[in-house]
Amino acid sequence: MEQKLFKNYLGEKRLKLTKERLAVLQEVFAFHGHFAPEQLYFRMRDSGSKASRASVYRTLTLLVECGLVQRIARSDRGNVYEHIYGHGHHDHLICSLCGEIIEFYSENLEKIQEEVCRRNKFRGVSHILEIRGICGRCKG
Amino acid sequence: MEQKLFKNYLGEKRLKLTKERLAVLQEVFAFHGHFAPEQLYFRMRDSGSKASRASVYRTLTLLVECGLVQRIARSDRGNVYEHIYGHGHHDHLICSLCGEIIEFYSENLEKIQEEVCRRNKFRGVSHILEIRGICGRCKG
DNA sequence: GGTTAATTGATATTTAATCTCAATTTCATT
DNA sequence: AATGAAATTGAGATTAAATATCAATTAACC
Repeated sequence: MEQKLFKNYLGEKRLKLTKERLAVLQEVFAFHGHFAPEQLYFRMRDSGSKASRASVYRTLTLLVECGLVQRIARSDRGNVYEHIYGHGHHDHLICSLCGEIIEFYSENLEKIQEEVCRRNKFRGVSHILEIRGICGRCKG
Repeated sequence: MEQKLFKNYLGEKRLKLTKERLAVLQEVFAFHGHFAPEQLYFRMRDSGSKASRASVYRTLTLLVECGLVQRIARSDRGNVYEHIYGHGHHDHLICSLCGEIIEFYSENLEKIQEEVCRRNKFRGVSHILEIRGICGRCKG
């Protein structure tokens, strides 16, 4: 299903569905969780599917463009992504102590953002909301 | 006033108020707007005050820790900061086409975030909300 | 003023991400 | 199935932000 969407997107843009792009897509959707591009690259090497580092980065950009993948944060150690398709949109609480990432979704939050955009004559496309603080476990 | 706060913070942590730290602080508050660490470094060189690149970065970290400065985004070209003291908290709309950054503040948004934290037994400390899209001017 | 621990700065290093370009592959068209 | 144009790949070079190193310096406390 993701493949179909990806293929459509590539078709519209007259881009090609290569083995490498397919391999990246599959690995991205085989794994459920947050990941960095480098992690993805090494996981692919381990699992035998082949795509160069350059292709991994390039394909990730495409997957974000077509809405299958989301960049959810920029940590000190690079970008963090997650796949979207099949999961609802959500935002993140990030614990500054243990690094845990908690997902949440708030309809109200989304509505207010739309309102903000409207007031500023802005066409919102995507957003990143990360709330940093201390998680319940670390608070003790 | 910022100086007083900064001095207090350093005192508490048994850190020293050096010429360099002071110079960074002053430059940060002399300029109203968003800036990258590199910009700050070069602006300081131009204006004659001296601090090494390393000190600029190190001092920025301190200023964020003590709440005088906020990291508001991580662009592809590095982090973006702004000073806080004297300005209310706010979030940002970022135009993907021209790069313009529009500030906004929504009380409701803040309240909902508090609610989200409460529900997740999370103690929120700070947050970054950047809404990306197309600004009114670029929409045409 | 002396002592101690923190700080500085020039430079090297790290690391993510992008760029280069010849060789290869896809895909629409025969 | 063969062809050809245009897109894509990949190994390695490159870029750029940010951090680490460490001897020399400096602030803060007595």
